[in-house]
Amino acid sequence: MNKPTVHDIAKEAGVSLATVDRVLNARAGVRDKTIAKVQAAVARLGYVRDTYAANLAKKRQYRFAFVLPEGPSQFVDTLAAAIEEAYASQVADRTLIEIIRVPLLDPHVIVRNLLSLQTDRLDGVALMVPETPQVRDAVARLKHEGISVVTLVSDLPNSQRDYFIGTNSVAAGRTAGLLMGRFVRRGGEVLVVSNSMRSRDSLERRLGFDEVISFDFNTLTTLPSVEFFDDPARMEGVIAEVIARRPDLVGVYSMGSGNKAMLNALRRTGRLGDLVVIAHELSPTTRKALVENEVAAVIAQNVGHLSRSALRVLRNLSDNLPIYEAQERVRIEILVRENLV
Amino acid sequence: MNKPTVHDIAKEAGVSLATVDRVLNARAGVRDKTIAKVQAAVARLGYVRDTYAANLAKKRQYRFAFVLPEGPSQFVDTLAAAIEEAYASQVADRTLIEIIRVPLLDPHVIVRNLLSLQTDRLDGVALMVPETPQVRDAVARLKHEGISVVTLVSDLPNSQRDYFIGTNSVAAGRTAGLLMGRFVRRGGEVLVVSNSMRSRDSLERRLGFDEVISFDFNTLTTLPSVEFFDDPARMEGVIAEVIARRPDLVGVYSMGSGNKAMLNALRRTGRLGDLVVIAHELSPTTRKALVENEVAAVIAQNVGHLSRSALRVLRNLSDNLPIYEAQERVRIEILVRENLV
DNA sequence: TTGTATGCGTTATCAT
DNA sequence: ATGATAACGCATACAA
Repeated sequence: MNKPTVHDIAKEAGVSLATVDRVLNARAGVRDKTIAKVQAAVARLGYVRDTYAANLAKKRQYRFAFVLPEGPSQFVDTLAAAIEEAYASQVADRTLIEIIRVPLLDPHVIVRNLLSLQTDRLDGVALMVPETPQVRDAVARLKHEGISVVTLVSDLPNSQRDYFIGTNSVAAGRTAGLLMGRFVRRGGEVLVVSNSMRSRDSLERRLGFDEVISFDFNTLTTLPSVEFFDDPARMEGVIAEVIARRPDLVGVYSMGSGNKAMLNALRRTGRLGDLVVIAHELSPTTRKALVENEVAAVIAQNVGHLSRSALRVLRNLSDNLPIYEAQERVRIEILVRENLV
Repeated sequence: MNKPTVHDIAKEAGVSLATVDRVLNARAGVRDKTIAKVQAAVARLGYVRDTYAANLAKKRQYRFAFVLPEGPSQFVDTLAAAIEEAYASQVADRTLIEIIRVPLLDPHVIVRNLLSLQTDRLDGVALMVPETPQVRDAVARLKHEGISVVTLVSDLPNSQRDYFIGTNSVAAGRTAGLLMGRFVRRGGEVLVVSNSMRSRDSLERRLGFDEVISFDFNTLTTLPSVEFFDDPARMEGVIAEVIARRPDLVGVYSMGSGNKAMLNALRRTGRLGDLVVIAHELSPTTRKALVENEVAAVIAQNVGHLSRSALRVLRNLSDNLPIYEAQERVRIEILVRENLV
């Protein structure tokens, strides 16, 4: 048999099309008894709405904004490119998107940007911003204005965001720890470098990494995190110093951006070949380093998946539709030289 | 501005709706000059067809069949479940699917099943069957009848299939080889077990595995493949024998199904803890073994992705729409204890 | 060769 | 409180 339509429901319930629509969309002005009749018919026939037909009739347009960090980051650049690509493809039918890059230096600037979003012309936003109380308030404000909010890549756990699309940072750190422990051929020290430990992501990755190293690989010791605050020169200096002073160094865990500078610094010490390097995020830099055996493994999240997921989730949230969790779960990918696509 | 519709094109070109439709769908009976006018208007306004509206008007129904191997295989079972799930979800709007399990023992039975497909009631098929000349002929026949054919998981490279959805087996084998080489802590021998080496997949995985081991890890030696033809007893016997005779054994590469029997056999020898075991495909068995540190890594393909991909590709093929390659590329996933979802 | 009119499943406007 | 009817963007049977 064919899928039942609103017409079938109307006939079955003995009411008009308009009434069926009122009930289906929970509009006011229908007697309880009539509502019950319609709902019974819906249940009996197993009606499910054809979203596309509905969107056609509504001339539905989804309008979303993506708020991403500004500044030099290959990861954010590839993410932005992936969003553009998903948008350009058929995946993004009936949707309009806008990508906004905000400087991260000052939390107030972020909030100002969030609050300047034209909420009357927007159905949803995807946010990739650091966690601060002000940002959480801004999320509350956006939700109050009735727009859907998803966090992308890094979560805002105690905010009112509707959904998080990204990976669990502790698990990502644990994965890095496991690989480091298994790859390294002798006991020794592991250097952990990060652009900044102020972000929740970095802290969580570090936590997971340390958990696994200390619990499962007790011949390894992790050194305190080295931060370099977007300053390649600083990174080079610190790395040169650590290498010189720590003959027992066997591995380097690079927790975030700045892989290019890190690798340059390591190359200059001439010790790169002896060290197990594990980094985050696939970029031209890390890809090349994998191929050339300079980096042993890269922990990544697929930016294509992230973007398509964000679009699907935002659309479903806008329509109050359920989210197909299995499809939206972002996996912690392990990339080595041989499985690069 | 709003997206242009067929009405806009008609107005712009000074023709009727029907003529626009004829041109857009390349139907006969339009003067070259008129065709040109319409195409110019299409180009000028940047028209792109609304597939959903088109499908609505056509009452389009996609009818697909999935042909999968019969017999005990956790992988095929989870794949079938994933197909059912994708089907049940909104992903499969306007589509009807049918899953057919065929016994693999006799190639003729497979072909008989393929040829008995009601091609007049079918828009496409997804095939996961071993490669034989007869199967290739059957694919040609299906194509001749005008239905779309995709291969799933294992390819039929010299057939007329429209698309392959799955991973490169050589690369998967290479990935396993790289992990084996890096995980193993001393030189020695590696056992390779497979249900059967008659399939292209097994051969290719073995090839990739050996390439990497011999080229990059010359302290390791791979032993000849051990086949067990769905016979757990046989597997146990062989494994016990190898373990007894090969004190230098440091790793086991399980290339396909039968992981449960393989692990049982290894457990019984009491040597499981010393060996690096790498297996294929995530199942309750391999998942548990990962968690318990019995298996070091699992090479997998995401069955959810495989099924959704197959559905999307089959739909696009049926509509002569382009395929969004980036989204359909199936990654070779590396799963360890810490990144299991 | 080209145009008109109608319908797909849903929503929305206007009556009743 | 309920119903008739016209859209939405596209396809198609039937006329011209």
